[in-house]
Amino acid sequence: MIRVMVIRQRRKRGTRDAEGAKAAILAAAVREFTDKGLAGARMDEIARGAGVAKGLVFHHFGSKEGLWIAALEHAYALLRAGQDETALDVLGPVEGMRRLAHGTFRLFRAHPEIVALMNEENLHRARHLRAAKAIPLLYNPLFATIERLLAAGRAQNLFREDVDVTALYVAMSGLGYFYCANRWTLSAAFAGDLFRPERIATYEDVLGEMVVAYLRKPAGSL
Amino acid sequence: MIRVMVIRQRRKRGTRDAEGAKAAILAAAVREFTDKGLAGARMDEIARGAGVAKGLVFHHFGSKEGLWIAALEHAYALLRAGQDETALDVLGPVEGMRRLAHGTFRLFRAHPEIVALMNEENLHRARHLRAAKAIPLLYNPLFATIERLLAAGRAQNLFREDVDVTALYVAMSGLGYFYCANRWTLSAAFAGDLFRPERIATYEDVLGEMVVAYLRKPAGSL
Amino acid sequence: MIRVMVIRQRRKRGTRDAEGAKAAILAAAVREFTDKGLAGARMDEIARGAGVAKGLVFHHFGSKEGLWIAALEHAYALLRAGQDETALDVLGPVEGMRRLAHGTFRLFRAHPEIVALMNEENLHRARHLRAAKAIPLLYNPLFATIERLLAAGRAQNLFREDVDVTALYVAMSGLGYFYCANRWTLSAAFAGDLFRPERIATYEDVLGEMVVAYLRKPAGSL
Amino acid sequence: MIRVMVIRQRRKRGTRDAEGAKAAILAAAVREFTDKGLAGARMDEIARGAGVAKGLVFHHFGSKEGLWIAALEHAYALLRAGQDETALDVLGPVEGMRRLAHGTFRLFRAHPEIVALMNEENLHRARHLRAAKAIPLLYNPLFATIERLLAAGRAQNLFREDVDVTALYVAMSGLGYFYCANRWTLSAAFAGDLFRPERIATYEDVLGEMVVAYLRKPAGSL
DNA sequence: CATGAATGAGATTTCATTCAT
DNA sequence: TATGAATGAAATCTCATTCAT
Repeated sequence: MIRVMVIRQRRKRGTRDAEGAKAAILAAAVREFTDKGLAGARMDEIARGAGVAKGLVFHHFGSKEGLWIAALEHAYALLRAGQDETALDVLGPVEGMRRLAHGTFRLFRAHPEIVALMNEENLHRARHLRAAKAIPLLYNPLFATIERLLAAGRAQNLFREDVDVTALYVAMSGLGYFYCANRWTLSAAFAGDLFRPERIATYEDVLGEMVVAYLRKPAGSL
Repeated sequence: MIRVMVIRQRRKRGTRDAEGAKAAILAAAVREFTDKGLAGARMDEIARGAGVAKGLVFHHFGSKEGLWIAALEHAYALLRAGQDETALDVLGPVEGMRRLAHGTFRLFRAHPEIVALMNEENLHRARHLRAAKAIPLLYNPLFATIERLLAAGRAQNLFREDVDVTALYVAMSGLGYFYCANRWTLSAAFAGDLFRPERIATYEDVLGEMVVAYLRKPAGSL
Repeated sequence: MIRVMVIRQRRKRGTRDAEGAKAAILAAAVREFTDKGLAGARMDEIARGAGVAKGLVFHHFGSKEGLWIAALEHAYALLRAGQDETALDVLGPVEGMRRLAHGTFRLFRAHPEIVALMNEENLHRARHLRAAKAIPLLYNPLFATIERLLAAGRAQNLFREDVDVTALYVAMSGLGYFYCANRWTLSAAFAGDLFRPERIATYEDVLGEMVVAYLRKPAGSL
Repeated sequence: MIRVMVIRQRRKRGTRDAEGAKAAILAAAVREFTDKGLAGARMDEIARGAGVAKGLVFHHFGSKEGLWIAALEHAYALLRAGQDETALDVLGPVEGMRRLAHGTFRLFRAHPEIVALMNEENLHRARHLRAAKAIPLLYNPLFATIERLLAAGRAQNLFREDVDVTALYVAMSGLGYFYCANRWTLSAAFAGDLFRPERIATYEDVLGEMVVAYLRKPAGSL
């Protein structure tokens, strides 16, 4: 599994570094939850992974659920950070949009924890997300980027007029998400690893092309 | 046509009907697994849901894992049955393909258990799927349908030549799957139920249009 | 400690005697709660005392609190049974009342669990008692007995007219209860066991005489 | 007159006032022990209640048991102070004794901590009381008062000759104690708060009258 | 085939106490 | 004197599985 956050290995005993300990626990929790889900994760394993006594996990996070919520917030923070693409506008609307789709796909590949935690949270009907400090997706910068690119595309008479932003966002995300979320069952079905670089490249092309083809003003409408 | 086992609800106690009991247990298991995942599901709850003693569940399915595999097979059977669309060809390649995309989306909406069980099975890296009696996706009839429609589209000079079937299959599934799999977190983020009919209709249009737009031969290539 | 209920010792494994197991667990629980209170009692110890796996205790009683409520109900049943004195009337009102006071004292001495569980339950402000199937004291037969004896005493011009039944009940109970409840601290303070037979006899006399002296019509009122 | 340590509420943080901190901790401990008993009390909660770090509680009192013993000593100090009634003699033996009974009752009502801690200490068979710096009840001034009043009553030919002081002390205490100790279960059983003023007044009358009636020389013995 | 009481291993959580600062 | 992070042992509770009936 790809690890992005620097993961502190076992901390030495006697340390009085509350923030460090919290970070180590959170990192271990994200790993464990990503691997086994909420119900399948073991607090023992998380404590061991953080190099910390089990009691400290409860001291800092209260309960398994509390830790889950913290992990969720972490995943959403990653999502927001990963989608904060401000440099796309210079590419123009068509190539900008294609890059956006590619970037979303790349984000899910780089951060399987986002995919895994979201899947699990949907199993719980987003119960914990509502308890999280803020529903973080609301400030999703991706939305703003999409709207800017759409406006530019319409102004240059390149894009269709009637695009529903939400639907476009969902479609673009779904194209990348599914490939990652179902990596293993798809690989089993197709009898070959979906994550071989050339397969990824092929799919990335398709996915970008699909978004762009959809957005482009039909030829006959000139 | 492929048949899926009819799932009976709650049996009345004392019935001497081994097959009925098995079906009731499987149905209860699918419900429980869909709701809580593999680790979160409770054998007690499954027995209660089937109106059956706990021991009988083990008698018929051996273990929780055995029951999970049976539930997975059931989900895949549903998937195959739902994608067995032989009547599409008469619509022609473009409309046939659009209908296929719509149908896939509709299947996931109608059977959340497919989505939930697949997600969970991916958490386990498809370990059980490989243990299932047959890897059922291999004879996926959807593939055949797609290839038939693609061939027709190419023959009529409507579709692009270079379509990767697997990528198309994944993209088409992903567009529908994500919307269902992430129903709750997306609804929380967008502050409104994603499953209101008009929203579904909007998305279905986008999804179908996206597939068709991608496949269509570029205007300039006539 | 004096044990009244026949306590089943360790049951042999594999027994399929749910009622027997429940009774054994309850008996062990009453012992443990009497000894250590609600918070101090150990479920492990109760299971061991009943010769039963820990899980079975939870299977039958749900939680420590559930077991506590069952123990409370048991104590109240003992109280009711012990106070069901129907044979007192033949002694006449004065001696009947004295016997009643003696009997109440004797009941608390014979059943320290009543005293201990009530004390603890008061610590919890009777929270569990309200959750018990029925507030069992309401049908307290002692009340009926007291009222019958009072009526007889008044009819024979022996008792004062203005007796508050509730207050009399509380006073009579208190005289016996305190002696048992505070056995250990009083013994420490008086540097000698309060439960030596001659001390008990002395106190029993005082307690009976006090009740009777209170009830008796003042000499000058003839 | 005997002084009882003034119990301060919550201290402001950072104060350099060791005695103040000790007093605050003790006060919080008495509250917590009164509420939850020895086993049920939480050191965390006591520290929080005292506005002090947990470590400081251990620094000053060594252990939970040490704190419990201190709390017990505090309760016994209250008891002694409350029963230090030197002004009763002027009322004469009969009214003096009645006032004594009332005063004892009032003391238990005003200080539930005395009742609660004594109950709990009896659960432990007065184990800690013996470890307390001095067994404080031994110099119980109430005893002296009782004996003085009894002597006066006998001298005036008002009281019976054969009164056992210990038994009288126990009876008098028990009448008041039980009413307070069993406040909640009795209130539940009688479906009404026992601590409503008119009920207290009724009981106080009964309790005083009972003591006096017992002590009074029988009419026929003139 | 069917029951559900019973188990035992292991899960989450609690909490008095210690200790680096 | 004072803090509060950290520990470790032990508590309550869970749950897949077994087994006598």
